[in-house]
Formats: sequence, C-alpha cells, structure tokens
Amino acid sequence: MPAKTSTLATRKAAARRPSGGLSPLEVEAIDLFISFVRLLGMPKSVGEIYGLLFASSEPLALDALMERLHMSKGAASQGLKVLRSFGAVRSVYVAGDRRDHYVADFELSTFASAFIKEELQPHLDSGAARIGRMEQHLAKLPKGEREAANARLAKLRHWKEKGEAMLPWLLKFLVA
Amino acid sequence: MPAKTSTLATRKAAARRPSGGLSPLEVEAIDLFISFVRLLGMPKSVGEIYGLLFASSEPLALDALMERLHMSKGAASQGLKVLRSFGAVRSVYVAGDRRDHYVADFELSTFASAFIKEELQPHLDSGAARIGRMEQHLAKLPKGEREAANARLAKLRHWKEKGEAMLPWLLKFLVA
DNA sequence: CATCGTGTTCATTTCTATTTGAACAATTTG
DNA sequence: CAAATTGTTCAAATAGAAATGAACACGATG
Repeated sequence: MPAKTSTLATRKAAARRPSGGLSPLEVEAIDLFISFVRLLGMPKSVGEIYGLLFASSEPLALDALMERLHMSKGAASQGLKVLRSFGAVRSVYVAGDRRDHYVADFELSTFASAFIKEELQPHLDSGAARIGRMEQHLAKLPKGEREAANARLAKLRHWKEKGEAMLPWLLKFLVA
Repeated sequence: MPAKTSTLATRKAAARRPSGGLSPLEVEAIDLFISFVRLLGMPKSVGEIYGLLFASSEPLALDALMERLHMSKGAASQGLKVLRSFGAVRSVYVAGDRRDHYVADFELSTFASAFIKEELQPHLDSGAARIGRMEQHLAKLPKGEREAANARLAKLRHWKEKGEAMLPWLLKFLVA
C-alpha cells in the first residue's frame, strides 16, 4: 500500500469537504475551544487543534491538522505537545500508517487535574515562598510600621490558605 | 499651603526611601501581585499598582504611583480604572489635597465576585450559545454521523453544566 | 547505506497586547 | 477668566507572545 493512500473513512470525509474546508459544526467547536484555551492563557493554536480533534470522528495526523487549520508544521507540533502534556489528547495506532494519529480525550477530569498541578499549584507555591520572605523583611522593620504591615501580611496568609483549600476542592468537584 | 507640599506622613516615608525607591517588602508584594494578575490575564501594570497600594500604609495619589513604579501617567490611570472596576481599589478623601488618593481594598470576596461576573460568566454564556448553534447544525447532518456527533455534544453539555454549577460554589467558597 | 517520510526544535518573522506621551477635558485657584 | 493642576483618552511606539519555515534528528524503507 503506497504511503499516500488514505483510509476509506478519510477519503469519504474528504469528499464532503473539498479543499480541506471545515464544516459549520467543526468551526463552532473550534471557536468554542479557542475561547476556552485563551481563558486559560494558552495560544489559540492549541484551541484550534483540540477543537478539530474534538469534532472529528476519525483520528487525525499532523498533516491533516496542518492542512485543515492552515497552520504550520511547527505550530501543530507545539500545540500537540501541550495537549499531550495535559492529557487532553492521545495518539492512537492506525494500521499501515507510519504517522502518529491523535484523538481528543474527553475526560474533563484528567485535563483539569493536569492544569491544576502544572499551572495553579506552582503559582500558589511561589506565592507562599514570597510570603515567607515578606515575613523576614517584616522582622527588620521599625516597630511603628511593623504592626500595620503585619495586618496586611495576615490578609495574605489568609488568602494563601483559601487558595490551598480551594484547589483540592476544585479538583474533586471537576472529577466527580 | 502650596501645591507641592506633601503631608507629614508622606514626607517621613519619603525620607526612608530616597529617590522614590521601593522597600524590599514592597518589591515582594508587587512581585506577588504581578504574578497573580498575570494568571488572570491582566496587564502587569495592574499588579504593580495593586501591589504597591497593598503594601502602602498611606493612600497614594496618581503621581506617587507614577514616580515610585516608573510608570507613565496613562498606564497608571488605566490600571486604576481596571482596579476600580473590580472593586480592588477605592479612593479616599485626603484633606487639603485636590488629587484622588487610592487605597487597596482587602476583601477578596468583592474582587472575586467582580471577576467571576465580569470575566467567567460571559465566557460560560457565549459557550452555551455556541452549544445551541451546534445543536442546530447537528440536526442537518446525515444520520450516520449524527449519532457520533451527538455523543460529543452530550459531553459539551455536561461540561457546561459543570461550569454553571461551579461558579456559584466558587463564589460562596471565596466569600466565606 | 542512501533516500524518504515523519516529527521536533529553534531562530526569525509576524502579530497582538501593553505602554508611552501628548492632546484634551474638567476642575480649581488666584 | 487666565493659568495651573489633575486625570482621561487615544494614536503611535514598544515589548512580548505566537507562528512560520527551514534545519535537524530519527527511524523506516528499498
């Protein structure tokens, strides 16, 4: 079987979408996930890729993503890397094809817990470290100021605790 | 009283910080809030301003922010506008001074509820609208594909509901 | 083992978001 | 009411993030 040959399913799908265009449903899904990933501070391309994979019933290879999303190979590769790291996407085996094929993972929970661990938790940790350093500085302050500054620090500690209490809850909520 | 004259408190504070420099405590607070607002996708300047106000025991006017943070008047004005819109900052009256003076509001709850209403809720709403549109498109699909696509849409609806259930809870958690 | 197919990386380019700085509006002061 | 002070707005400049495209690494294939 020559390398260029595609599966039957792929050929049928392509027939419905001449020139690699996107169906209205796909466009809507892509838009949805673009705005979602932007909310999380990720590049648009990540949303495009996930959106298309989400809408697609067959696994898609890198070239398919490039072609249908009008995206460079580099961007597609980077985007998939991010999505893999969050467990939002995984590669599936396709017989007789050397390329990697990807499908969207639909479990919100894996995605959420990865995001919390990789993005939120580190922020909380560095925040806690900073509060620690602030306590050091506080000790060296003249007595008059120390009192007022300490009240503020207490607020910070309180927020830190709120945050630390929230993450596990958030996780549980999303997994449930 | 000539316009250039500052309050007694301001003069004393300035004496400890020649050339408008920042104390280590202030730097630490500013760093903390910069990384926080960046996490929420807001410009750095917003974090700088809130950080300095948070650390400062006296209310600060626009020129003080400009000078101490080496920031243009425009940026300071914009930043304060955002912070006011979130209720993170409010202006207080200072006798004998024409300028607006600002203090940080420490209530996490007002801040959080403003953020949820202004940022998160609109996203959820537009997401819901998009799901509606997707349901329209789905109806026009050939029967074979409709089934698979519908399963995906069910997932989306589920996430939407999760999101809608989460916001009120999040709010309650942060206010408590 | 030379070539081809596939995917990654990274310097450069392109695009977007933020900041600047100056013009303006509004208000106060002498 | 003219001049000075304060704050806002917005076009232009700048900094920062993301995408491109080409070079590279790696394995497969003949």
